[in-house]
Amino acid sequence: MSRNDEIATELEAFADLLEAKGVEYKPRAYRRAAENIREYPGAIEGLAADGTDAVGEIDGVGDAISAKVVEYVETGEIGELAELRAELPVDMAALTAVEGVGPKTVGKLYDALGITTLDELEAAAEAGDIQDVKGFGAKTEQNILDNIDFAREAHERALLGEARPYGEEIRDYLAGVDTVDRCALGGSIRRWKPTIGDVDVLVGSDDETAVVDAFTDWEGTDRVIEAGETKASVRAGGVRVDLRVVVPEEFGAALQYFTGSKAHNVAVRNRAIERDLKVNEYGVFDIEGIEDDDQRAGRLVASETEEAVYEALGMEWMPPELREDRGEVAAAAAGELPALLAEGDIRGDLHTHSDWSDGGYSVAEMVAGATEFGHDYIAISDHATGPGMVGGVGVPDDELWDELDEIEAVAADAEIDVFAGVEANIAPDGSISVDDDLLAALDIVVASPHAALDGDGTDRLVAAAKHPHVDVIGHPTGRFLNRRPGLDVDIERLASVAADHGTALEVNASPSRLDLSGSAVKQAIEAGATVVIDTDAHGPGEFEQIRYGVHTARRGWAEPDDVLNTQSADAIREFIHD
DNA sequence: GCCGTTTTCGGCCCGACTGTTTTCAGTCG
Repeated sequence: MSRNDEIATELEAFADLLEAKGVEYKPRAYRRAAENIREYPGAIEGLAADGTDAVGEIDGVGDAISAKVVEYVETGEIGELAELRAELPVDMAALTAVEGVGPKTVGKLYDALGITTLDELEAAAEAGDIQDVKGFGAKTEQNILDNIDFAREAHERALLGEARPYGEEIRDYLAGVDTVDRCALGGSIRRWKPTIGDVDVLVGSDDETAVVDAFTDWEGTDRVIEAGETKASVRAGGVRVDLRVVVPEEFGAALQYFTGSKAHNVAVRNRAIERDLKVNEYGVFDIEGIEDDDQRAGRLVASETEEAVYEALGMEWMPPELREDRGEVAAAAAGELPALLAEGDIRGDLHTHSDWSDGGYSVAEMVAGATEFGHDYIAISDHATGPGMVGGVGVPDDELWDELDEIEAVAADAEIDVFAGVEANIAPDGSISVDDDLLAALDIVVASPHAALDGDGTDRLVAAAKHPHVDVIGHPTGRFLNRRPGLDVDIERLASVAADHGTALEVNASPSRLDLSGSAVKQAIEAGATVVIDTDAHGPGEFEQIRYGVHTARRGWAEPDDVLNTQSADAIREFIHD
């Protein structure tokens, strides 16, 4: 857990405990602050050192929360949180992991039965004690028993690269059902978030019940969590899948609502309120002078398409990747949305591996694969020796000279441009452990961190970006999704140095990395840096993963001109020539 | 606790589903 994650988790614990006590509004404020701190690309610790004003620059963080963040960084504890924990000494995260159990339920069960852990919860349910508590009954008790084992397994979020193909399978099944008119993935999959909590599917149909039935009857369904008239949730293959069915005329409004993010929808609805409009999953309604609080009350302004919904609010339609409440609502209202990069804009891959290091295919096979994929050029950039290269993966300098000869020989016969490269390692002190003569002889040098991947890495990466032979900083933070958070990096400072020295910052498209992240890409571009989207492919089958990098860059508002490998091979040559 | 293109005070997104309730609270997204 990175330090930012750690602070965010503390604030979320604060929110849960306040909610358990029945406090209103504050929990939402703490959660919003926690989310923005978790997404913040730099090190909060650094801001905390500059005082509460610096921390308060983060959206949703005011005087009270910034003081608590500083207190936590300085003392390792938030006093008020410790008091709340003493009042309600429960394993909140474990207990609320049980489907249907939230903070208020945890609070009630602690007051009535003294339950603090999952084991105690299970024992109380088995003994039949829970149904005797006011507000609880036999069904609630049984649901807890049914869900407790699932909660015990630590469920990490699925990687986009795994969940997306799986979601498409479910979508295709539903699209084949007779009564289904329109069908789409929603939620975080549609926004291309790096990790996915659940799969959201939206269907437009005039026969809602038939669609819900088809969904719960799907062969992949392991257990039905709930099934109503218009929505249902199932557990399938360890993932939660949520279905929502609407009439075709309301598909656009539902898709907008169902795509999120939650923060984006809140911003959109607030904009609606300012205009005496109401937005929900059924449409945009003009409610001026209307007292009726029915969901479809008022004059219907838009509902059939997303474009119409946004237009009704005076906004341009925007790609789902932008819907994270990072300024897209104001930009759409001003007609100043970015013209985002598209998958088809990518013309080559500048970070790939062959069997000279840990790839599974020869240089010639990688070049042939890139040609078949449709690229105009490819760089072969095998691992050099150095920090993090264990088990003989890294290629020593004298062998890299031999590989250079082979790449040039393959290039001579290739239909596409082939660049001879290397992926060098950035040591903790920022140095590059490959001989300068070799670096100078190669076309392109990707330099990446592979060891000592914790703490603040800004100085280390800045030093590498200044190196005269380094062209690309590969997977800058070194994060591995669900496994390690990687380096904390002041992206603005790194990007500014990179821009000055003609060094590109990579968006590594590997589904387990997606590094830089979308929010970091946004900061990097705003600071003037060029980004490059690479697959880090270890075989020709991985070239298609470039799409995950493209959509990650789109999450960072990247336009074609911001991205090095939307350009021609000649333009690449010019960029890396120095 | 946060925030402001009416506000430095008075609001705070909206709805489905479930279970336990005779009208609502909690959870979830």
